[in-house]
Amino acid sequence: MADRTSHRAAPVHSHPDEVSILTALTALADPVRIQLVRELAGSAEWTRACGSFDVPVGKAALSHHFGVLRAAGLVEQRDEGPKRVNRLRREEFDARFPGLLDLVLREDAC
Amino acid sequence: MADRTSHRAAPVHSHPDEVSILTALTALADPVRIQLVRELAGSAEWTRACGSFDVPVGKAALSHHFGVLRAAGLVEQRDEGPKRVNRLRREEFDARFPGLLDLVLREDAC
DNA sequence: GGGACTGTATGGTTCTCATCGAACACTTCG
DNA sequence: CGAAGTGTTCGATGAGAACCATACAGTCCC
Repeated sequence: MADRTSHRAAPVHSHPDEVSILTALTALADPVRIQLVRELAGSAEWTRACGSFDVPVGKAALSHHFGVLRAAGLVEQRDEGPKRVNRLRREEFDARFPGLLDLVLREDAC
Repeated sequence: MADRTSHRAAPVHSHPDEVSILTALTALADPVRIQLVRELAGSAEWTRACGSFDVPVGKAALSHHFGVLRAAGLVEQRDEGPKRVNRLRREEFDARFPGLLDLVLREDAC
């Protein structure tokens, strides 16, 4: 088999098209994940590593939350050296669930 | 004190305007409540009593789910004789969270 | 009044989910 | 190689949600 640059297991992704509305709503019905999505929306793509978010949880819980966001088709991840950088799947997710992401991003309060 | 026609405690409602996005998403992130909202959307207003829904839970749990929907500003209830009839707050909820209700109602699968 | 019907409240069980600490894997750099 | 940095996995814990069975409170009709 072909050798790759990284020997690390690639993160498992779901495309928004294969995601149910229930999964999408469940993923967004959490204050920590809402904050992650919002911060991600305010940054350029592929610029934020997982550990760079200002959330009041340890890194184990943080890793779990990113797993949920990936499974819901909300976030895409790529390994860049020792870091894992993120990208919000705005267009794809909006095509599948029009307006949902806008709603979460538009709100000020929680 | 003034006597009223009903001696039953009126149900506690929340208007969608006082509801946070987190509360709204949490209320909709449940298969039973999604089904309730969908059935309600397919019926005329004030025609469905709480017990008339085809959901696989007992009436105690059902009462709880309607409480959550009321608190999220999704459902309005009124006493009509021994029954408590429901109405989906489509316009009000849509004004507060544009597109969210449409999304839940548009989907076929869960 | 008495009985049937509808929904709520209470108490208790079960289950899921968010969280943490610790151990582990991989990358980079000295 | 060894140390530092980043993120995942595992096991355990705690909080909250969903659920049921039962008891209770109104309403309607005979």
